[in-house]
Amino acid sequence: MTEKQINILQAALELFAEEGFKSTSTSKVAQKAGVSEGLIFRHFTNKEGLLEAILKEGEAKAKELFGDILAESDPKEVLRKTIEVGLKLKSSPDTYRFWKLQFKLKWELEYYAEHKMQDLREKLTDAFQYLRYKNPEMEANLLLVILDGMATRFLLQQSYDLQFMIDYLIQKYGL
Amino acid sequence: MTEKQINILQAALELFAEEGFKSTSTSKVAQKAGVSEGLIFRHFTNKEGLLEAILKEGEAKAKELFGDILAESDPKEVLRKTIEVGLKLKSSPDTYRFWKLQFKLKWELEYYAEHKMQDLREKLTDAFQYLRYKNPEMEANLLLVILDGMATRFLLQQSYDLQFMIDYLIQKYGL
DNA sequence: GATTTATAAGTAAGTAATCACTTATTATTA
DNA sequence: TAATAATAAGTGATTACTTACTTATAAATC
Repeated sequence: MTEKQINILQAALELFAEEGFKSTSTSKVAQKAGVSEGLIFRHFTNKEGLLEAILKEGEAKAKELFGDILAESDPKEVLRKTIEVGLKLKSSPDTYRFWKLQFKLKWELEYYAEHKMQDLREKLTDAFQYLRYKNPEMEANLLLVILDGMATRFLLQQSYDLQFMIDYLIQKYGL
Repeated sequence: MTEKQINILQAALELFAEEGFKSTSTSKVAQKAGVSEGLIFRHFTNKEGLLEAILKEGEAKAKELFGDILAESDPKEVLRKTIEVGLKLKSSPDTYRFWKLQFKLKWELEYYAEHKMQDLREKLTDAFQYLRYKNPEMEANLLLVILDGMATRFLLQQSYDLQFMIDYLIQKYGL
């Protein structure tokens, strides 16, 4: 990948995450990246191709985020790591941008990628089962709903005290 | 309000909720409403004015949604009604559209209207306090996070079994 | 190792279509 | 008949994308 290609991806990530995909023009991306507009189409075919390239690059981030949880064997640790997963949004500006983009796209393109959460859902169900919860499936679903709500809150309002809520949940779940 | 004015508002609500505010053109609204494009600007000044008119009309819906909870005195009923509030999204197609638009705007325009939830947050805090929860404020915040997550899920995936989760929560909270 | 050949990277200046919005004019109603 | 409602036909700006072309890098040939 050339330097200008990287510049385009970086500029597009920043703009898409801030202004939204549809609302960001290719000319603006080119301007921010310091390249001609045509180059975007040379490398990524069209605007959608540019988005896909960003999402593909970011999948490594997503797997890094959840891989650690799925590899964990101790059920209590599974729950603790899941609850704490939101903290990783803070790990780098680009990670934050990537997840902000993901959440924005969820609404902008209206898709709910249920299958992507399926592995985690099953892992959580197993953990709750092991810990003798009466309804492990529903507890797993509930925890995922809580995570989604917390992430939404934090991504839209950076001043939100994520750590505070996480600590409370860890205590509440007895971890 | 003339009939054509109503038609414009209705068409705009449907399109904004489905396609998003920025992504919906005024010409498309006019076409769907069966009026000339210029009429939109005569009645609502600009595209933003049209959005504001929709949101203003919808505020009655919002107050209807929460007013019943705020008027409740029994703390257990406060919690039960809060948890069940999501069911009202199903009450009419326009109510559903209005809330879908609200959630979309939250991401499209990036605002988190914390103050609008303040009354409910306090009501919930009082309810949890009365029920001797150790940390009523955090329990209120957690429940709001859960509500947001559930609403998100349902609005993006209409097949989601909202009733099932609501029943589970009511049982979990002992209501 | 110099020279030609081929490919990839990059740009400037277009394209038609669409955007939010305006103006001039006509129809409707009080 | 005066005001309001409504339309048709515009406006310049911006959209995603294309075209025609140049420059840089690498491969192949002499």
